[in-house]
Amino acid sequence: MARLERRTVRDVRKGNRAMLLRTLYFTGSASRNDLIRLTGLSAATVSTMTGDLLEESIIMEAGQVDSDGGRPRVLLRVNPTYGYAVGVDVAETHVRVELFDLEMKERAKVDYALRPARHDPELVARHILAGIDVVLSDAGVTTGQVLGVGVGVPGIVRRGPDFVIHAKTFGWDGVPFGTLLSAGTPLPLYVDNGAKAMGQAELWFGSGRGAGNAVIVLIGSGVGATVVSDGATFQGVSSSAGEWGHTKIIVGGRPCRCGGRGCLEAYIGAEAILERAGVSTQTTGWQEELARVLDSGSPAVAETATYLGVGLANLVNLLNPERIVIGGWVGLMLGERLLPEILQAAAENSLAQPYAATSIVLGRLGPDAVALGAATLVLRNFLDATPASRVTAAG
Amino acid sequence: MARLERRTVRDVRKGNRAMLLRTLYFTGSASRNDLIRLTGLSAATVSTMTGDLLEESIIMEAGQVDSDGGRPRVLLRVNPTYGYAVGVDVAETHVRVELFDLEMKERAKVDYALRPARHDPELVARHILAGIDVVLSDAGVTTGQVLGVGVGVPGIVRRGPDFVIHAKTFGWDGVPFGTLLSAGTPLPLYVDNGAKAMGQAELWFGSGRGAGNAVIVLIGSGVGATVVSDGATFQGVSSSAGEWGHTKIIVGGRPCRCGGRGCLEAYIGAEAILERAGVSTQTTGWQEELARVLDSGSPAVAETATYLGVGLANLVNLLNPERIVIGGWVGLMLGERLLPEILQAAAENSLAQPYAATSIVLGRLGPDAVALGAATLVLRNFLDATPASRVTAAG
DNA sequence: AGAAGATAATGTAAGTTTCGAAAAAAGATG
DNA sequence: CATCTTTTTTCGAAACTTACATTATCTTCT
Repeated sequence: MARLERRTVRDVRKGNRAMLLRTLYFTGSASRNDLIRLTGLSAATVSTMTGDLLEESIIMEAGQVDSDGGRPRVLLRVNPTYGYAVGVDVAETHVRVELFDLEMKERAKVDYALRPARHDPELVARHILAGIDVVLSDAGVTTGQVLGVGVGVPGIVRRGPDFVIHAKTFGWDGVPFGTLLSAGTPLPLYVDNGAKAMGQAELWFGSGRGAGNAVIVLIGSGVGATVVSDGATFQGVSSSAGEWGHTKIIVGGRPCRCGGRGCLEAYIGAEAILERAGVSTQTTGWQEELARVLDSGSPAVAETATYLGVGLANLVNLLNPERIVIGGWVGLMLGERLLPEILQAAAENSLAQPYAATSIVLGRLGPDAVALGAATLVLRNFLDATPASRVTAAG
Repeated sequence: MARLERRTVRDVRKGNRAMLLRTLYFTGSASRNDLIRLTGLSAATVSTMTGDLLEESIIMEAGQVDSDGGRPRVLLRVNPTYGYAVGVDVAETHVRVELFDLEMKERAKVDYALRPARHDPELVARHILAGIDVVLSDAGVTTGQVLGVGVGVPGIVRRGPDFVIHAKTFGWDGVPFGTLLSAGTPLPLYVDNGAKAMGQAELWFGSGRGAGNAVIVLIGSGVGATVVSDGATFQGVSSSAGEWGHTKIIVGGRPCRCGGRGCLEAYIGAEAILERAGVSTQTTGWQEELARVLDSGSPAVAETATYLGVGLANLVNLLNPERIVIGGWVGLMLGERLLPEILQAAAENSLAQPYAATSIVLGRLGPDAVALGAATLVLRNFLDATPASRVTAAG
């Protein structure tokens, strides 16, 4: 008993407009005629709708295409400078603020280092607010042109106006981060878990493109997953769906930092791999260390491939996705070196029918796409819920 | 990039009508005024819409309610004999055909025993077709009054006009069961996995009522799960989502009949429990045998609770559901005796935040609800897609 | 008993929105 | 320059919901 929502005749317009805009965005450029075909709308509707969008300069003309004996098609595209999106990556060691145009091209960027112990919410918020000012002035963009600010943070984010955050690694427990930020900026805010934001980016601009039924798996120090069904990400009742890393794959197995035992994360998370290979995790430079371990041929490496394969197999069986994308810096390192072994383990541990329906691929965006993912939250909102409210002239 | 569908102004009507009908169905009875409140539609819309539905006798008046000083409200309800639904349970030992009215009250029922080796698709189809005739004539219902036939089968069913079935236990591999049946009856067909159908029933009429975000877990000889997000069941790209039983909980653990090792089913499936308790599975009467084992205090019993708890915890972490319903004959037996232990194991193996958001309860419909679930498939279609096509008077 | 008041349900006119068909626009071709 | 072809816009019709006004039906007060 869900989706019980009254529909009025204006929702039709809103929905069709969003669909048209989305189609045009992901097609790149298309003529009105193409849009008729792509959207299924009538010529009249496409004409009036594109007319509106042109007038609002949300879209623009992009040249003509020569025709064979008729009126040439005028190509249309989304105006990449109609608006901008700010994407923020809040990580353990830094706060990064980036400005993107609508094509998700980076226009400006600024980094603030965080010292290990300094994760006060207020400090982070100050960095973000300062960063917004910096990237805007660097790129010569005014606040009015910014469609919103997306922020990716570690931890669980509860949706709502306050965006309450629980982030163990930061020592944040119930921080109303949205409230904190909105005190300093009038821009619309979108806060989500960084891994989920990145999953969104991979889904829209990376290896997940075109899949309506996908799982994006992020492996770094922690391990998470974004489950997408019919184009919508699975949120769960308290917005914490996707905690894949604490799936138990060996009851009573290795202790995990979550306090449990046998979690997937305790086998394939960055620290876990190093520890199992007998390398100290006290040093800095895990990245190089991990690369060395993976290339060393330690028995722990082959095991890691198996564990990851098992974890993926569990997803294949339960969710039967069209595609699984492996991302995160550890995920990418593992995938580059061990993809055949991982696939074999996944195949051996899943049912033949769903396995055959799933393609397991590596992420394409690299491990630094959190800010892009965060900006994608803004983009999503823009594409779904673009105003469509024309001001009615009075008198 | 999904749900790209053109909407026209008629879809508004269709959607609102479906919503109103659904609301009325699950409310039981309501006045037009109540419906205004419940649906959010305007008085006029509710008035015309109920007028249509009354004329088509899909709904009916159900008395008045005295008011305190005004025109009394006329109560409306769905007409339970507007149409009927046939539900079929195809199991290893029998084919059961039941007839339900729209209130899902059983009106007639017939059973056909299947001999262990006799699972030819043709035979099963003949039983079903014969059964439909029997229940219809027993209840005095004509074919024209039947809205459809829902069939629950073991195995994986691929959606589509043919309803191709892969059922290992039956030796069916790619049987186009829908084609087989539709050759013998003009009624609309809905075929799905029996466990999923039952999950649907539990969701609508059992312990899952009202939850938009739920997982229904079925434990019998096999183990499966129905994942529901926002009221829609998770199908997966090839309709085989929900194979929870072959989730690996102990890498390299007990061998499972699927050929893998360490599957959940190899620990909490009926045979698995008996085997681990040292009881032969060759005998008949597993049900009594299992009850005896569970009451015996064998160490295998406590372990079973733990394994089930771990399995549930994995679901809690990954999907963050509002509710988990435990069903299936083994699930119910376990739940009745060991629910506290199961809950404790689930709590210990899941993250605190999502666990707190989930309530884990026992199914309410008993283990024989597959036919009801199958009929629910018909009901769902009726509520979503009721005709709404008025014949336009000509000239 | 009759009038007044209150609540429920139904018409009516207005405002959106999409659609099909016809008209207009814009270049290619001979 | 006239004709053809293809794209795009315009126009009237049909379908819906909504707000407002009207009718229906029961209770209560005088």
